[in-house]
Formats: sequence, structure tokens, C-alpha cells
Amino acid sequence: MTTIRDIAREAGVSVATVSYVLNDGPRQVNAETRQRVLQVVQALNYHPNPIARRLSLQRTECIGLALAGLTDSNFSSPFYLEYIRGISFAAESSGYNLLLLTNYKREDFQSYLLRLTRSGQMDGLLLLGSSIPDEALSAIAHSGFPMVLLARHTADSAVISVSQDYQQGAYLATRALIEQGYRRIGFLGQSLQFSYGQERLAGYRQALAEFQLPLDERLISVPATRRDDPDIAEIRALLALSSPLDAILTDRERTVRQQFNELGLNSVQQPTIFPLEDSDPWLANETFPATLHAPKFEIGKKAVEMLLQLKSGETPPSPVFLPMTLIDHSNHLQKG
Amino acid sequence: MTTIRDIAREAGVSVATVSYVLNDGPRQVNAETRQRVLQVVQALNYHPNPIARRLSLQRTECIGLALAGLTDSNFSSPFYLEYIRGISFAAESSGYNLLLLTNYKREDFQSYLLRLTRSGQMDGLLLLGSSIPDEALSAIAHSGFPMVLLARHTADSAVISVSQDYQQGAYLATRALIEQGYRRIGFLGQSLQFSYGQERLAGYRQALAEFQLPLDERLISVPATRRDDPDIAEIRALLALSSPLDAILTDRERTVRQQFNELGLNSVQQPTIFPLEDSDPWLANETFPATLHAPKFEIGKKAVEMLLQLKSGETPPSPVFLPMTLIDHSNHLQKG
DNA sequence: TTGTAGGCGTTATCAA
DNA sequence: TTGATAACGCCTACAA
Repeated sequence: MTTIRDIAREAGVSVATVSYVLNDGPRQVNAETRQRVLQVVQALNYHPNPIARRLSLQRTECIGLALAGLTDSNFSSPFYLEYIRGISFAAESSGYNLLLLTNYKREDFQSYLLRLTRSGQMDGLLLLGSSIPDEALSAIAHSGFPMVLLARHTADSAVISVSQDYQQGAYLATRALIEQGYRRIGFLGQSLQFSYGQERLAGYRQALAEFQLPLDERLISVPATRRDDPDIAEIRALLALSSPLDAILTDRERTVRQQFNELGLNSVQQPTIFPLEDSDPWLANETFPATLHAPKFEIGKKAVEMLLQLKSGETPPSPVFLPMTLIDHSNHLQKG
Repeated sequence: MTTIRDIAREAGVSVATVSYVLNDGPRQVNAETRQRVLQVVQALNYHPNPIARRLSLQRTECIGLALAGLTDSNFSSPFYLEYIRGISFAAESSGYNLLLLTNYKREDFQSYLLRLTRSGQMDGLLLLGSSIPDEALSAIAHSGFPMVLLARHTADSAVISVSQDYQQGAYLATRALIEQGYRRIGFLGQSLQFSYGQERLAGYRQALAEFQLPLDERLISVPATRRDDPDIAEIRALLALSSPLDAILTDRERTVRQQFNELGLNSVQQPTIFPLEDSDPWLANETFPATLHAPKFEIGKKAVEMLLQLKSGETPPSPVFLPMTLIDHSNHLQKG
């Protein structure tokens, strides 16, 4: 392995000079000397050792991405990789390595995160997945270790976070349904103990209020505690209303469809399903001709930026909400 | 930051002794001394600096996972994360960090890989994704840098690889169709320039031969060069046969469904679709009541094992094929 | 059984 | 403008 010393010797200069040439500073180097050094670097095909560099600089140039619940049903969404793409993009752009962490041993999450922060392997942490207890998040945030939470928020403002604007998204969705003439719109959401559970419900209410439609509490089904998927009883209850639903907003499109099928409802008997998350594009023709899009790539990018700010001592504004958009598929609409 | 020297001083021993205690060798340490050291480690909440360790040991304890074409349509499969889960599991189990690499700059792949191997950031490389040119793979393999290719193989036997057994999978699928009475089974595959394109076709042929069914070349549609998705002309051609298909094997379920819809075929008019990759479980009730399952988690695990062997100088057997399985969904069958 | 000291490859401070 | 050298924190051969 060729080292900086080899270059120095070969070029007839000191290691310091070589370092200054390679790092463009912090000191000026005579143009001629500089040329000579660069030539030798070329000739010997020299590449500085990043490990030695890290030891000297006392930083890892790595950020960790902890995926909580990689097996959860929401992770099987084909769009989950979008967050990761955004993160990876931003990390590579800014010269950081991305470490993938999955807690496969199912260690208690707080201990797991603490262990990571102390491991000295990364100098920042990104968190993706809703199955992380709020206390664990607070603990890390207050320890001063740079950390950013993606795709949701917590009550503790010390926890820096960035997500899509769930409220505005749910508002857009509800409004779109209302504008198409739907009036009995069900809401099948996540527990209100999650920020996005509350935010979506708020968006739903907001749209109803704007159109001066009555709010019927019986149309709203949210579980008391976290649940991954609505069960058949929950859906049956919504369908059993005397005055039936004509549409349903849900964060679990695929489960709802499945349950509808189990109940023997064909597509005409079913309420129109409107997914609160991106649905499969190729399903667009079986559902409402518009879908919500969350800027997942951008959220990933933004999270990295916020993390780097945090690392450099600044406190980025938080929580950040990036707007969702309504994508019109009506030109693809063609029933098979 | 507390260092090994602090521990040594506090415990009244040398740094060497502390190191031996912490690493369980390579030298024995007196039990009492050992206890004392461990106590101090506890008391000062000491964690060895992995960067310093790596510099000293001259290894990174990292493996890289290069995802080629994270935006390709095949990556949007909800099952893609399964490979990553398996890899991450095995990496964490064996004390390795996993670096996620995505070549977001779309650099020429061979230069990209070469740069990675020389970067000194990882001491092994895993490759996932079909859009990597064979020459790039060969170049790295012959450079001696440990590398394992996942989910496909190449002609160059120096390229170590592990994948599902595409041939056996296609065989199982074809046989299942035949046993259900299907006779005109179309085959819509990937270009034969890819190993799995050939393997699947071989499995299809094998099953037909076993049941002494004639091989009708017109039922087989494979593009000359790589293509991400079958286009409408390709599908139209298959459907235009005088004696129509009653089933179709395809590696692109969602595109084919979409195209069928575009052509205005309802589910009765369509040939039965049998996906050669795992299909969405919740679609299982609209399709043939069995699906192929590829052991993606296990492939990820196996790839890491092979990489570690390679790193330690052994040459693992290659190519490795892990068997696919046929999953019966008939008990869920219930048309909506 | 234990301690000393040199080395891993950089960076950056202090002299020159 | 440059060189010498002390960190950075750990591992381990050699000496005791």
C-alpha cells in the first residue's frame, strides 16, 4: 500500500506538503511543488486512506440509517425505497457514507439507539419507521447526538423531524372526493397517538368544514393504539352503517381491498377507495382517478441536510412538513 | 473521550493488558487483573474507538452493497427489500457494517466499482441489480477484490454469485399450470443475454417436455436485448395467435395486467397470468391460486457468507442456486 | 504474567 | 514556502 510518505519521498517534499496539496489547504503550496506532487500521486496511483483520515480528524464521515420494523407491512410498500433513495442521494452528494442498520436482534430500541450513538461508527442518525417509542427518540435527542426523524413527528420538540404534510394531503384527498360528489366519506386511519394519525384526521375535518358538510363521527374509525392493519371487524363496522359510505379514505389500501373481497363485495358494491398513501400506479384505473403523492425522495434529502446542520452545531427549523400533491390519473382511466 | 490509556492508568496496568482483556486475547490475562480492568471499563463507560481499531488492524469491518438501478421498475417490487433484509441480518450478525451505495451520479459502472474497491472504505462488495455490465463484473472479480453478485450469474466463473433457481422455479410454475389443465401457455421473459432469461426458459421447456407437450415457439416472447418492461406490441403479438393462449408466464405481472386493461380485456377474456416472481399477495385471489416464492432473504444471507469466505482467502463454490417454492393460495381463493 | 514502545496513515501545529 | 513532528486511539511484537 502506498502512503503519503511514499509520495513525499518520491516528490522530494515533506508529508505535510503532500497533505496540503491533496486537501487544497489549509496552507498554500508553490505551484511547481504542487505539480510535482500531483504527478507522483498519479504515477503511484495513490489514494489516501480514509480510515487514517478519520482517526486524525476525529470524525467518521458516516451517517446511520436505522430502519425500524423492516418487516412491518408498511415497509412492503413499493414506495418505501424512495426515502432511501433520497437519503442515499444526499449522503453521497455530501461525501458521507450511509450505514444501514436494522436491529435484527430486536434489541430494545432505546438501548439499540444508545449503543449506536456510542459506537463511534457514525456521527449522525436517521430514523425511519413508526415502531420507535417516543421515549427512545427523546433520550437520544437530549443526549445531543445528531438525529433526524423521518416521516413523522413527536410531541418532544427536541426531536428534529421532517415528514410529508399529512394534514394537507388528507385535506386534498377529501376535497377531491367531495368535488366529485361524494358525501358519505369514511375515514379509516391510524391511532391518534401518532402525529400522522392526528394530522390526517385534521385534514379530513378541515375539508368537510370548508364545504360545510356535517361531521359524522360514526364514519371515523381509528384504533386506540397502534395497529398495523385494520381488521375485518373494523371494516365491517364501517360498512354496517344505516346510511352507507360512498367512499373511504384509508392508509392501508391493500388490506381494505382484501377485506372487501373477503366480504364478497364486488367493485360496484364497494365504497370508492381513496388511499392516503401512494397506491400502486397500475391500480389507478380501478380506483378513484387521482392519488396522493408524498415527496419521499425529497424528505430523504431534506433529512440528510438537517442532520448535517445539526452536526455543525446549528439547530434546523423543525418540524418540517413537505407538501403532498394530488396526481390526476383520469386520462388513464379505462375499465378492463 | 476516554481512551484505552485512561483505563490502563486507572486500573494500574498497561494498555496492552487492557487490550488483551477487551479482545479476549491473543494473550491470557490473570483473572484478577482482568476483573479490575473490566470494572474500570464499566465505571468509566469506556467504548473502544472502532476507527483506531480499524487503522491498526488494517481492515474496515464494512461491506458495501451496491444497488444498480434503484429506479428500475423491478426495484419497485415490494419484495426487493427482502434481499436487503437478509444481507443486513447476516452483516450485523457477523459484526460487519453495511454501506449502502447507489451510484446516484450515474457514473460509468465499471469506474464506479473500481473507485469503490480502491476507496479503502469497505473490504468486500455485494452487487444487486441487473443493470451492471458483465465486463465491469469481470474486471472487479479479476482484480481480486472480494465481490459477490446476487440474484443472477454471468458467464465468467471468476464472478462469484448466488441466486434463486430460476430454472427450477419456472419449471414448477409451468408444471402447476399444466396440471391444472392449461395447454397453451405463453412465455413472456427477459432477454436471453441474462442468465435468468435463459434459465427460466429452460425450466419452461423442461416442464413441457416432461408432459410431452409440443413446444410452440410462437408462444415464446423474449426480447433480443435487455428491456425493463414488455411493451404493448409484444403482448399484442402473443394475443393475436390463431389458437389463443390460456395462460401466460411472465416476469412482469403488473405491466402485463396493465396492458391487458389497456387492450380492454376483462378478467375472463384474459389468459391466466402466472408471475415468475412473487406477486402481490393480495392479488393472489385474482390470479392463479399459487405463486412462486424466491428465497430472497436467504440469498442475501448466503451472499454475505460467501463474501466473508472470499475475504478470508477461500473460494466458495459458485454459482449457487437456492430453490424456489410454490406457495398455494387456493384456500384464500374467493372471487369478489 | 505484564510493560514498553513502535506502527497503522493522516492532519495540523510549530519552527525554520 | 516548507519541514519536522506530535497527535489521533488502538494493536501487538518484543522485552522484562
